[in-house]
Formats: sequence, C-alpha cells, structure tokens
Amino acid sequence: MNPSIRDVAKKANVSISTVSRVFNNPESVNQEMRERVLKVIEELGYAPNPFASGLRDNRSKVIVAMIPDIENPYFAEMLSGIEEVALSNRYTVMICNDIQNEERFLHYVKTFVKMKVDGVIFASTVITEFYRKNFEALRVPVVLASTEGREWNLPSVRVDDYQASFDATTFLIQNGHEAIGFLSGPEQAPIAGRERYEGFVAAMKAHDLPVSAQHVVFSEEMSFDAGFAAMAKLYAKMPHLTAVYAASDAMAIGAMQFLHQQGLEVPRHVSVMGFDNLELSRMVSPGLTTVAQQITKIGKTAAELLFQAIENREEERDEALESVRMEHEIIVRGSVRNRRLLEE
Amino acid sequence: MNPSIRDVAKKANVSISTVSRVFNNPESVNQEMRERVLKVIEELGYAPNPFASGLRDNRSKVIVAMIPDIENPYFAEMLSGIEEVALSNRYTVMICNDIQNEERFLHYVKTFVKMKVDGVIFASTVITEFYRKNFEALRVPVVLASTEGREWNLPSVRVDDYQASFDATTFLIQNGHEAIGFLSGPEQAPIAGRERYEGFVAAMKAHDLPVSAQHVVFSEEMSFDAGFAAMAKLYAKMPHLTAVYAASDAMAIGAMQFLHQQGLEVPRHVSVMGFDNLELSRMVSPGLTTVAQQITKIGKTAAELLFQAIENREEERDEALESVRMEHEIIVRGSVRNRRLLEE
DNA sequence: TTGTATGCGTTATCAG
DNA sequence: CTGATAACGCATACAA
Repeated sequence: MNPSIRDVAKKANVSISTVSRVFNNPESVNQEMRERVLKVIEELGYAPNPFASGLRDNRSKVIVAMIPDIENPYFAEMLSGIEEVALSNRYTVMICNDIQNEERFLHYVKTFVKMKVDGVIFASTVITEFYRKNFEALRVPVVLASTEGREWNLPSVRVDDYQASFDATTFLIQNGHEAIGFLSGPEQAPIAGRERYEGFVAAMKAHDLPVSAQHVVFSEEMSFDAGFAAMAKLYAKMPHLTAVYAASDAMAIGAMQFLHQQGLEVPRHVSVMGFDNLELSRMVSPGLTTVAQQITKIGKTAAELLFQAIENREEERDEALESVRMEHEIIVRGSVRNRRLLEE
Repeated sequence: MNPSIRDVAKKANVSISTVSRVFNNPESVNQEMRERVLKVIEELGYAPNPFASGLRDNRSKVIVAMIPDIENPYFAEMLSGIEEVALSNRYTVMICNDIQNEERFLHYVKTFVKMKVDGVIFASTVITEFYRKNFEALRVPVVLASTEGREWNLPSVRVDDYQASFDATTFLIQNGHEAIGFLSGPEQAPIAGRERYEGFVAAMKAHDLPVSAQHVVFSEEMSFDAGFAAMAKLYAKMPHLTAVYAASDAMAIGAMQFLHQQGLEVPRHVSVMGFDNLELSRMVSPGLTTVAQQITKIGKTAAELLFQAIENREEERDEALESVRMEHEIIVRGSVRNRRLLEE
C-alpha cells in the first residue's frame, strides 16, 4: 500500500493538516517544520492520492485532445505539442480519437464527464450543433485547434488559411504557371474548404488569370484516395493544366500518383503543390512543395491557451481568451517547375 | 452538481447500498426494486463518481498503451485496435508516448502509479532492466505487443518475424533475384533486428545463395532517413544488386529515394521490398511490395489478453497468460520485378 | 433481500 | 502558525 498523508504526519510528528499545507501552500508553514515534513515525504515516497483529491475538489488534472484521426500524422504531430505543454503543467492528456463518429464521440464524452476532465482541445473538425451541445455538457473550457468557432465565441489557434492559400497559388503563378487547377476540400468546411478555396480564387484574380468552376474539384475527404479521384476529374476538365494545387498533402500525393499512372512526370509535365508539410511530403519523389503549418506549435499554443482558461476559471475570473493566428511558410521541394526558366 | 448515489436512493425510496448493488451486483436485488432504482437512475442521469470508486477500491478503469512514437502510423494503427477493445470493456486508454525517452517515461510512470492504472500494453521496444523495474513499480499486468519478454515471463502478441523475413526473402528469390541486399534494424534489437536478419540469412542459405556481411547494412534507426543512408552504404558494397529487402517500410522508402536519386528505376533496375505494410507503402510510386502485419489485430489481441490478466488478478487467480503469434502476409505491389519473366 | 455504518485520503474550515 | 474535524461519494461488512 502506498503511504498516506497520515503516515507522513505520524512519522514527522505533525498533524495531517500540516502535511497537506506543505504540499498546497508551503509558505504558510514554519520553515523548520516544513523541512522536517519534506524529509519524511521524501523518505516515504509519499504522493497525494489523486482519487482523494479529485473526490474532494472535483478536478482530475486531465485534459482531453479531441481529434479526427490519430493515424493521420498531422494530428499525431499536434498531439506532441499538446502533450509537451501538459506535461510541464503536471497534467495528463487523454486522447479522444475518431471524433467524426458520433456514437463513439458520445461514449467518450460520457466518460469524460464522469472523469471530470479539466479542459478540451478540439481539432480540425467543423463545429456543429452536436459538438457544441457536448462541450456544454462537459462544462469545461474548450480551445479549438485548426478550426473555427467564432460563432460560439470559442478561442482558436490556427493559421490564416485564406492567406496561406493565396500565397501558395501566388507561388505557382510566380513560377510561370497560368493553367492552375485546385483540388479543394469539402465546400461546406469553413477552413480547409472555403477559406483555402477563396484564397486560391483571389490569387488567380489578383493576377488576372481566368478562374472558374472548371478549375476546381471539391472532395468530401482530403485523403490520398480522394486526391487521386479528384485529380482524375480535374484532368478530364483541364487536360492542358500545368500545375495543380491541393488543399492537403495527402491529396497532392494522391494526385501525383494519378499523374504518374497517366505517364505524366512531376514536375516536368505537371507541377504539384500541397498543403500541410507532412513528414510524408519529403518522402515522395520528387519532394512535395507545400505550405507548412507549424503543427507542433499549434498544439503547444492551444494547450497554453487552455491552461490559461482553466486557471481563469479556478480563480473565478471570466476573461474571454483571444484567438491566435500562427505563421505559415512555403516549403520548396522538387514538385514545382519554374516555367520562366529554360523552357524545355 | 451531478446527482450522487444518495440522490438516487432518496428519490427511489431505498438505501444507498441498494443503489450500489443495482450497479455492481444487479442479481442480488429484488426485481421490482431494481426496476424502480434503474428508472430513477435514468431520470437523474446518475453515474457513479469514479473518484469515489477509485478511492474506495484502488482501481481506475484505465489502461495505458506505452509506445515509442505516436507519429509513426504503425503505432497509431495499433492504438486503434487497443482502443476498440478497451472501449467495449468500459475502460479508458491513456497513451504514454516516446517511451524511449527515459526521463519522460519515468515521469509518466509516476503519474500512472498515482492514478492506479489497471494494466499496461507495452509496444515494440526492447525490454531492458530499466523498463522491467518500472513495470514492477506499477504492480499491474503487462502485455507486450510486437516485442518479446520471454526472459521475464511476460506475455506477448507478435508475428513470427523470423518466418516473415524468411518468406519475404524467398519471395524475392522466387522472382529470380540472387544478388539481394538487406537493410537491417539494430543488430541488438531481438525482433526487428536479429530475428529478421536471421530469417533473411536462412532464406538465402536455403536457396544456396551466397550471403555475407557484404549483403547487409545494420542501422540504429529504422526510419526513412536511416533507410536512405543505409541504402547508400549497401550500394557502395553491392553495386550489382538486383533487389533490396528492408526491415521496415520507412527504410524501404528511404532506399527507394536514394535509388531514384542515383537515376536507378524501381523496379526496372532494382527491386525493393519492405516490412510492415504501412498506409504509406501504397502511396509511393511504384507501390511497395511488403510484409503485412495485422497491426490493428495485434492491438486488439494484446488488449484482450490484458483484460484477461486483469480479471484473473481481480479474482485472485494466478494463471500465466499464453503469448500469441499473429499471421503475416506478403502484399504484392509494383516494387518487385519478376526477373524470370521477359528479361528486358 | 435490504439497510446501517464505516473507511478510503484529501483539503478546507474553524478554533486554538 | 498549527491541529482537530467534517465532507467529498462510494462499496462493503455486518446486522436485521
């Protein structure tokens, strides 16, 4: 059996309240006594029993990361960032995977309510009434990562997808491309869908290039397979295209696969640009030129924001948190050809 | 505030012990009463407070999955399997990532001891005295996944890496390859290192093919970059090779990248074979021929074994668990050329 | 079969 | 500054 606060108290010849204070409010204890207690704590390897603390003050020192797909490296990376910050705050991170699956999500939320988790980071998924309702049931602070919740006043951490998409498209244009196709995410998704789409369109227009429904294929998914299929459709509409920009790396790589199967070389015949800068994007040949998000840092920042909110709530302050915009960056690899240089 | 067992008791006009029994031992309670209580439970949305239960009987209903790298799709997949089984047993899974990092690992173990987690699944990492000591400190059942602990009598779930490697090599040989190089994992690692290496050597010998130190490069890591570097070394030793077999898909893809940069085409000039069947391996061009482990199923099986052990322990039985061997399978994609067919 | 009473380990309140 | 004690919610030994 682990030593309890009573064991410590007995051995140090003090009351249990003193031991408790040494833990929770050390300055309020006379130095000599404090040292004596600390020594015994050390000797016995005492640590407060979290069940007892939890029972007392209804806090678990656990936060939850809610993500769509742990097998997707994007979220794995984000988790690393979250974990790092949580660890240094002496919190534990629980993962709620596959949040698109409502039944599963509900089951988890129930567990979390019971566990009295102290906060939630919710990633990359469009906030519907369903999710909002469940956030409410949890009655804890929520921070969004790579998604948007202005409508409900939820703080978020994400890049400016519109601007990033604008920059990516501009990069292609600056490399001499004019017939550029876009493989978009779902039309309804505000971030990975609409914002990136609008950034693309705006950049084309800003450079007086034609852009129409012909230039775009929307997909429900943003996966490798979806990219492959979307590229097939796009190619049918735009056989003359010289560049494709995809709203995710996975899609871009799917598109590359399709082009490859058509006997088209990247970047000789068609240039390809992605979005995300997954680990994966440097493993393909040629390396994928893409827009980098600082994913780990998004995770870290979201966690920091969350702890701020948790603290605010503990001190019964009621400051709303600011949302944060992260930087983005274009990573140049080999998949985009500069048509302004030596035309072959 | 959430309803407590007392609220239910009052509203149903029974004692709290009856309510408790309805939860923990329903048959021991008179049907009529049970129904009355259940109805109130429903109405109030009552659920036992896990802190209180935990405090009482020192169990958390949490298991831990200890893995080296959550960003590696292999473990992400395994986690899915573990989670599924845990969920259906009304357990929660906590993830302990980056277990190679001893400091971090220790921090986690401390947390887990305090949390009184009920069991551990430990994946893919060589069991050193350090880990074993910490398992002991946790004093809960441990099941190994994709690693080996016969020495300490720990049950494990994994494929027969020796046989799988033998089969992979044989596949290359049957496709007419003779000058085959092997990119191995760490020489010290019993599974991904030694067993796969020995399987390779045995297959070569079984087919009367020459095999020596010249045919093999060992790497500390089994990553993309390690594969790239190892391939460079191997190619320097064996410029005439017609096939490479790598101990992991990531290495195989790194090797493909190197070959590509040398102007060598896969599989025209060199055939490549991997191990793991990551999602990734079908995204590269050509698709990687590889050895598939049923990773999700390994996770599931490990979790099932663990719950069996937890149950045994609760009932104070002391049956040792059997280890389990999983099937493997060769997945044929485009990266291996059959030299027995039309020689170009 | 049901109810009563106790203790799990902690923290906070209050009295000294 | 320190100590005694109540309360958190539950499960069980024991009594009825």
